Amino acid sequence: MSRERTSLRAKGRKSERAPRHQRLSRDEIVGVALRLIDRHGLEALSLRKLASELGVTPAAVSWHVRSKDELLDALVRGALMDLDLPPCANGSWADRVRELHGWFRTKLLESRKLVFTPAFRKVLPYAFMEVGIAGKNILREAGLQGADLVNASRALYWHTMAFVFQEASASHAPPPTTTPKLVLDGAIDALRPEDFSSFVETLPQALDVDRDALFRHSLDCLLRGLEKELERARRPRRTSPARDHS
Amino acid sequence: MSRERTSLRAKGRKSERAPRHQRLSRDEIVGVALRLIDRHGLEALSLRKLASELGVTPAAVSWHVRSKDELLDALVRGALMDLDLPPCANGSWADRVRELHGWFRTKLLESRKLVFTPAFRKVLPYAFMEVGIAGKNILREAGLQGADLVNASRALYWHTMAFVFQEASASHAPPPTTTPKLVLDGAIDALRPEDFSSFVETLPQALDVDRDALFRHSLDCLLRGLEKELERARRPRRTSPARDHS
DNA sequence: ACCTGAACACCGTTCAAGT
DNA sequence: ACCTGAACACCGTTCAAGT
Repeated sequence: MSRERTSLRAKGRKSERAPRHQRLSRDEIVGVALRLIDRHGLEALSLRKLASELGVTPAAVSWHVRSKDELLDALVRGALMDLDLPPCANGSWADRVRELHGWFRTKLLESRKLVFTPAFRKVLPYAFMEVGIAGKNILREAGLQGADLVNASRALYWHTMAFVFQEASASHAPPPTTTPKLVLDGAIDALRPEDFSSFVETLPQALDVDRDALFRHSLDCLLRGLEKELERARRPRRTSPARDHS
Repeated sequence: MSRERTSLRAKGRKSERAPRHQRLSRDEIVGVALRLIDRHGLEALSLRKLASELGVTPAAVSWHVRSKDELLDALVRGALMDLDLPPCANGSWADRVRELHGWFRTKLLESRKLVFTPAFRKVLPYAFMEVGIAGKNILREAGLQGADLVNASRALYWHTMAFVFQEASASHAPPPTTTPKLVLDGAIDALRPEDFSSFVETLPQALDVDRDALFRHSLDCLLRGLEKELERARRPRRTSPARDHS
């Protein structure tokens, strides 16, 4: 989209490519691609720019990676696979879940630029199975089993995963000044008058959310809910009212 | 990516464009674009294909929409704006939240093909403010206020929003047969042996999740957690240990 | 085996020229 | 005001030819 029409490359030089010292390698391609994405964003990455950055012909990188899709796959796989889980062996089950998923979230956020890539979606179900399993183990030790266990661990996993998607989305969103005024106007028009005060109260916060705190709070909510479920699970047949001892 | 090299268009005909009956309009462009996306997916949409489907020159559609970005903006805005909230005025506060967010989720899922679009991320913060406000009102009536209210309503909003992102991601994921065997092998290698049984137990379910049920369950967890918070909020100064009645 | 040069089909966007 | 024809700069991919 929105292509610049400046061609600031024809600057008198005739040799465009930087001279190469070594043979081209797949690893070098992946590394430079990551650097370019980090600098100019994912959508600015093209095989041709990548090739010229590598000092090489487009066909040369096509020889090493079969297609652009395959390149993206390699990038994502390099970022997501072969991660070591934190030990998280001490503390209450809730603390262990908190530690596990806090780690999980930061790992995902490290490759936030790749999140909306088809390659990311493809690798995801397998890349973090370990996290799902570790969470399940914690919940099982806490006392859940059967369908409750499956549901709870799935809810946890989805919560973090989904949260990161949302975060990656929000961090790509443009600041309110660049966003078309029309959109905001439409939203305001749609508001019922009695909601307007609530709206202006919300707006400044909406644009500047402490996402770390929000994540912790939201996860805590979920954990409190699970705790209730656990209480039920631990006392299967007793119908006496629940009671907390400090 | 992965461009087909067949050119099945040069079929002997010389006139490629269908004859036009009317003047071109912005609405017609948007409509046909939506149809094309629905049929062939978002990434297959190009202004040139769109133009030829409209029976018109690429420059013609460029005259009506300034750029491809603007076209996507229009698509998203058409899908997300001007939605009527459900009344959800009866039942407990939890039920009302459930109804509101169930509606919210289905609305979002209706445009799941646009979810990973920059345009979607741009419009989102404003498009569904009403939902955020409605949820906040429900929670306020339930008894929350101040920072607790802000946190709780935000956690709810993010939960649904994020869930849909996750769903849209999962529904784009390819079936396990097309996914490269390498990925799965890597995942299996990374597993510790004691996790393997847990893994094979999880795998079939992971590929076929009842997302509706999962959403309900996950939302219920969150609501149970909020309920605990509410109980605390309703009995502000008492420091006696918490006690559940029934 | 690895890379170049050149080509192909496609893309978004612009712009003078027609009506 | 609305649209065409033609061009421009860019893209991913292929392929014969070189080394």
